[in-house]
Amino acid sequence: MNATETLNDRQQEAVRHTEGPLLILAGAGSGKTRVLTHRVAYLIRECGVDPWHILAITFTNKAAGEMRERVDRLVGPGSESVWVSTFHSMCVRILRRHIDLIGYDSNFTIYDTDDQKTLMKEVLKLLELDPKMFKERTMLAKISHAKDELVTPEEFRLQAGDDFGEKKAADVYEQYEKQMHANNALDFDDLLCKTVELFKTHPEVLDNYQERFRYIMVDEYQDTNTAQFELVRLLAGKYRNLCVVGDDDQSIYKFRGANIQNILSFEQVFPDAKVIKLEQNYRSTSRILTAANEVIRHNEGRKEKTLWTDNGDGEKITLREFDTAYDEAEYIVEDIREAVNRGEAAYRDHAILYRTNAQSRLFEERFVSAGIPYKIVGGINFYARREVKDLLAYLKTVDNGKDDLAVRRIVNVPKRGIGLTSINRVQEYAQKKGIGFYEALKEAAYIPNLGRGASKLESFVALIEHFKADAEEMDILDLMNEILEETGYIDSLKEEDELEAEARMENMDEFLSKIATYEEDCADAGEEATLSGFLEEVALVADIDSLEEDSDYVVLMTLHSAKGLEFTHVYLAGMEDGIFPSYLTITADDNEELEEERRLCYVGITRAKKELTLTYARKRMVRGETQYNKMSRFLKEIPPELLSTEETFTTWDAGEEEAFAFSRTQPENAFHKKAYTAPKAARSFGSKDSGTLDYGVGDRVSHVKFGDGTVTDIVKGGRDYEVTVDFDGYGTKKMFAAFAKLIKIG
DNA sequence: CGCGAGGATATTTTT
DNA sequence: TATCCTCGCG
Repeated sequence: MNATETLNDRQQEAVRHTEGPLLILAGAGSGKTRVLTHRVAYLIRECGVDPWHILAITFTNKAAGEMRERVDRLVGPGSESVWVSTFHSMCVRILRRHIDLIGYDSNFTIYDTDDQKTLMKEVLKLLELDPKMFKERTMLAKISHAKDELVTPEEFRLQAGDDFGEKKAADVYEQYEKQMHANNALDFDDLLCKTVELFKTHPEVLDNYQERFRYIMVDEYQDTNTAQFELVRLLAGKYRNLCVVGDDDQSIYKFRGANIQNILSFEQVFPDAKVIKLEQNYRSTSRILTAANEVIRHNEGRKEKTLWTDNGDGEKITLREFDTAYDEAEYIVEDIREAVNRGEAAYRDHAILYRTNAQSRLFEERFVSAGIPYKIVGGINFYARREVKDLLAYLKTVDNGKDDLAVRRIVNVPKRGIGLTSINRVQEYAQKKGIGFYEALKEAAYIPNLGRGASKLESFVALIEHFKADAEEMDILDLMNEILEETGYIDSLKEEDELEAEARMENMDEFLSKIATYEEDCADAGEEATLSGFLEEVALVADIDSLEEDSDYVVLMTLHSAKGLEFTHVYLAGMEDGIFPSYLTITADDNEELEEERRLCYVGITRAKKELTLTYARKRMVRGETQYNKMSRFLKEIPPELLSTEETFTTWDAGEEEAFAFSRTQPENAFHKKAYTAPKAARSFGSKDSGTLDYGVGDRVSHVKFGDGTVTDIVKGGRDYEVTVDFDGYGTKKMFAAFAKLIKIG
């Protein structure tokens, strides 16, 4: 069977052009993953290329996983030697092998954004900078940008010139690097730029990888930053078989350092590059596609292309205006419910997309009270939760004793009576002797002024050493359980706050099962499950990776997260000037930024296969205050004839160019104001209905742990009922009904 | 040293 | 509005 059978002419051309640089400009839904996977198959089957010589790079684990799967299916045995990976995990794998060449230990820790923040705070304090003038957020952004552009602290200083603030920033950058190095830690940006550094300073290592990766493919090329571009350029430097796939119209990560020039000037960098445009869209209806084309047409400086489809017109695009954001949420949830009840679609066919994560809350409330399964992608990362971070810090400490941040996080968690004073003493001592925090702890006996604190520190060290010994012979899961046991972590959580503990325990259970899954996966793959390996996998997961196609739920996420996905029915909510495009881009008066927002809009529209609903609210609460917004300027770029706007005509702003038809007849519904919200960590839906309690004040109830007691008070809290119970043996406790699972007795 | 109260602060997007 | 951080007290 021919690998190119089901491809159109353009796609086939892209598959068959295997030698030399190739730029594939692939519009939304034009089947670029199909092309990439078929190209891999073609290389192996028709050109006799050893799978070992092929590298495919994506941005997310999810994309990598999908590509892996499709390649496996298409190629069959032998495909496992193809290297399919994200930029970040590829770099980690390379660095684990060679990073000692540039002065780090191979068991380096990866710092997430939280860790970076903690470290930055220390740096700023150390340099005695005014926190009003130098905010850690801004400083981290500066450093991150510098790293994206491969600017070293030295170069940064040179560029700073005489500028006071920039000179200080250079100090911060330098100090930050120093501390990272001392902690044997790398941040996300480091993973890329240290790899580039490695390649540049060690040609023999580079040569090794150039020989291995003779055919390189990069997905979502429009999102690459300078460091990533350089990395790819180096790797492809010898054989020059570089195939990049991207769509400049979908470049939405400029804020993260993505350099749109990488795609716009690919032909300048590689003059012999072949350029192929994929313009046939297989995803959306013609109306949806026209809307997308019309919107994006307003951008300047793009590679001209026009998507077309033979999928047919499809339904009109629905546009709805609402008085408040509550009404908007209610309408969308109701709309989904009706569609599913009519048997026309499943929950999973629907996605709600919005500009900012904060907008998810209202939808979540509505979904919970409607009992509809949903999944929110993004927001607070699972691995950023306090309890999970604590456990991670223990594992990190055992794995890499140089990670000061991790050690300091847990030195007094659970409480061991080691206070700030002691910690500072140790810190001073460590600094004076130029050793790490944990090293200093080991020498607690020699640290002056510790007093009784010293013995506590010693027993902490003994505990960690004990775990380190355990780690030698136990698997990770056993080690983690041992740590939980010996530290009494769970009990300390319970003492702290009974009602929160329940949620935290659930998260810890999930964490434990992640460990188990990792060990199973390793066993399946015939690899050794290592602590470093697990920590690394954990550090590199993205929220989007958790999306499972086979479960049936409505998906909610930001427009950014939605890139690369498709849904039958897409709702774009919050289409208001000030929300989308965001307030900042409107006021910045920078056309570049507005164009990026427009691309985001283009991405959103093109996610829809059959139906698209655009909504906006005239009034919306944004961080505590009410905002009145006009409809998004992007809506006015969609030709009115594509839209269905319901019969009621109301031109609400005479100054607008187009008079759209709007419905003002939203049902007045009071109950949205007191919508029940799920307890924060419980992301499951509808299962616990605490809307009604079967006990009241004065009733006798029973609790699993505290036994019997009398209810003395019930308060309707923000999220749940807060129940106060006077327990016979334990005294008075306050708890949330959903977690306490009280049973009425007597 | 630990805890609670109250104030400041944030919200654009995330590998 | 919701979280985080600092400060002052016990």
